[in-house]
Amino acid sequence: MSHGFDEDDFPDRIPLSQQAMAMRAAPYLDGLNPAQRAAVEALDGPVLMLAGAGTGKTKALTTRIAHLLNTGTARPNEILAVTFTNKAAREMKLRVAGLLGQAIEGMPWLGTFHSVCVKLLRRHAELVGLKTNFTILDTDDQIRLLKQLIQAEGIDEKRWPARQLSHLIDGWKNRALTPDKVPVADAGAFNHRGVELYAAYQERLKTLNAVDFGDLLLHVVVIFQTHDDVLAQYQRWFRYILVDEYQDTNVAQYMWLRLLAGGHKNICCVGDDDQSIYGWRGAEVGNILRFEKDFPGAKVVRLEQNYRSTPHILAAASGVIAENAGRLGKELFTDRADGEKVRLIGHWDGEEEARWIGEEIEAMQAGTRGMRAFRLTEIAILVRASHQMRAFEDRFLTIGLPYRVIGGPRFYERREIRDAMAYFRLAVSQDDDLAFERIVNVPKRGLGEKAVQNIHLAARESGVSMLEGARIASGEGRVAGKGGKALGALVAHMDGWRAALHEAEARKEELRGLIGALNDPDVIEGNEAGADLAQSRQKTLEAAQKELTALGRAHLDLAERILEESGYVEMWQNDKTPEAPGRLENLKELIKALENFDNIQGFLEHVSLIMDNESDDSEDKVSIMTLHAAKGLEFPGVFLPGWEDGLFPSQRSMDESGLKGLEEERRLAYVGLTRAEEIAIVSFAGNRLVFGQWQSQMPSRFIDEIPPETVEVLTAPGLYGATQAAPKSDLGDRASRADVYNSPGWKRLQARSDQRGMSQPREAKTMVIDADAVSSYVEGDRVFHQKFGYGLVTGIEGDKLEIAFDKAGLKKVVASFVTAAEAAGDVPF
DNA sequence: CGGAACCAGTTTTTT
DNA sequence: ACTGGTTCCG
Repeated sequence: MSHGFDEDDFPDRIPLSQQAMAMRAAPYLDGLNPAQRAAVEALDGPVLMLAGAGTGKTKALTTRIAHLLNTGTARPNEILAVTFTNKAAREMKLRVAGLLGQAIEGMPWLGTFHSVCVKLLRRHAELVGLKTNFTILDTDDQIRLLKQLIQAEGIDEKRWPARQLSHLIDGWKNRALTPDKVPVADAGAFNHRGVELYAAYQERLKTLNAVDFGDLLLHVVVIFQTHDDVLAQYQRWFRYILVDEYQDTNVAQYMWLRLLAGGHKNICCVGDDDQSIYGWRGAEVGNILRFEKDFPGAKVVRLEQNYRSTPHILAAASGVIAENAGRLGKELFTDRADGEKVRLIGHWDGEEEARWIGEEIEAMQAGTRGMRAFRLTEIAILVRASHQMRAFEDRFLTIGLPYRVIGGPRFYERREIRDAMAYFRLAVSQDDDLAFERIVNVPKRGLGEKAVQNIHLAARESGVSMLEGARIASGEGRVAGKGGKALGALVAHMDGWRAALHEAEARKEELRGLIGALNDPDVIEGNEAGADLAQSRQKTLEAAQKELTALGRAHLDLAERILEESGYVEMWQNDKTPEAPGRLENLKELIKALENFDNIQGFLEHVSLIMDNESDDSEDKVSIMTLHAAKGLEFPGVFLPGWEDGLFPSQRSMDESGLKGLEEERRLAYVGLTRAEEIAIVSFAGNRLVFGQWQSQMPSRFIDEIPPETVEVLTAPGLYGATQAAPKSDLGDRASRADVYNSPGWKRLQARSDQRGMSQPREAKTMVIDADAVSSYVEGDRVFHQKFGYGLVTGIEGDKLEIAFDKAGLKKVVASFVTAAEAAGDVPF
């Protein structure tokens, strides 16, 4: 079984020859500005690249790698380049290859912090008491485990939830604190049991031969700290280190980097202190602020020329971020000519805001907003918190505006995917007790708490895994009635799956051996017996290869078989909730994802670290995402709704982290504004439904911080006496834009926006009925909607249907967004 | 054991 | 408002 590392990644060092050092032509340097070029060419020693938003950071970073390789300064496997996301790593790989005009073979050490750590940890697992095939638990497993521990300690779960403990432990791990290193100041945490539980948790993980995400870094740091020889080896191997998004590193990552760079100090950190927005999950802006102290003599390069945004947008963002103290300081500038100012508009409530943005997008799409026509993919709505997305989704579904939510619940975190994965995990390694516990009663097999306890007991008595315990308990009739029978069946199925798995693998191995032998020239050559024999060999070879290819799909069949035989698919087929069809769809997708791997083992190995769900961006859709998810992206048109004190800046951040929290929120505002290339539209609502309660909102303090001369204040249609909905193609509404921003009353207007009615009354909305659109539905049809679930058509207006949804109530929805219920429910597997 | 009723927590997120 | 979890009852 592959454990994800390859000894070729750690070659012995051969001294570079003089010839290799000779500089080759470097055309890639020509496209750089002086700052970027300086950052690229300073190959040796510590370098801090302070790269403002849109200043060509990735370009500089990837060119630097290309330059290291092209000049022969380093070979691919001598460069350690770490990112935070798989996406960033992927892009870097691609772009380096593009620069060099060839696929770089190798770069085995370009990856996320976590993926690099997995590789290192697999290689040295025994140094921290693990086996090389340890499993990686995700947050769900982690919480499950902690819950068990809390229960075992007899602590009231209600008052001391496992989730809270997991955050506490994650926090310690982020700070590279093993249980014995937790400071006394934290001793009182979690009812004075926190440290003790942390220690118990780490013990339990060791027993399970498992690690959580935090451990990946922590263990490696511990190994480096306690084994000088191991550290020295990697210090020699990784001759050049590059770090992306350095402002997001936590203490553990910081220590990890410092340890590795300790010898040669050839470390290049790229980041932007103004875009540090992950403090709440342990990122330390201090790391980047302190760089020059940590690495005396460091070369600091500032990338300040912005290639993304118009001057107004840039000035607005700069004005806001200037309010923060303790910055390293950058002055972004651009060559671009004047473009649109940042637009600002207030609305009555969140729903109205969503409605206005919907109309505005349609107008932008049509090119009737005094600007060019935009494609929907060029437009993004960036929100502070994901719950804000719903208003937009609801609205866009109603008007039939295609949209895509970026981020959302990640594929591999969905229940059905995790359940399926647990079945796979158990089939692959029978001693995965966590997986067993997850699926033992999913689907319902009549195996409740009592039964699981009995199984646990049986396993304990014999010192075997839960699955073996289940075999014993079932064999001895220790689980009563229906459940006992079902348990026996489960164990039998599991045996069958495992046998199939091993059989396929063994056969593959055999075939590979056969093919290898047949291809071996020593065996074939020099055989006087003639062409006949050679021909028969050729035939055998072809047959073997054909079978091997066929076996390449064996694991797909097996995965499908597991989900079928376990009754898991059936469970969702019988499920009447609106999510069920989607879940079946996801299961099919999971099987499809297996195609990219040779076997289930390989799939499980990689999947635990890959959490991004790639959605195809081929269709023309508006993007909706959080500000956090937007970091690193750019769009010609950006809507920034919900700029209200309490929501943005978020009350929670300010309560929990005070001024630090506020400054992080401000950086978030900076990130949001700097995503925009041509137009940024900031909006706020006077009233908002928060946790089911209407709240009166004050415009965000950040609005006051945008320099007035960069802003154009829009007045929502309907204000100042207008009662008709704004004609979409009418430039006349520009006339109602008032330069009230400078007036003394502006702030008061903001404060009273809730009383004044900042936008049209909702009754004034116009219903556009498209007579040409003929719906294929009739009243009484049962339909399915991706978001609202099943419902009954109760009315038809043009291309819109009025539908009484079982769960979501009465809604008007564009017909193309629903499918006939029979079709949707009938998801073949 | 499974469904109904009740209750609490929830805003940012990658691996 | 909504979801997920727990508890109570048949």
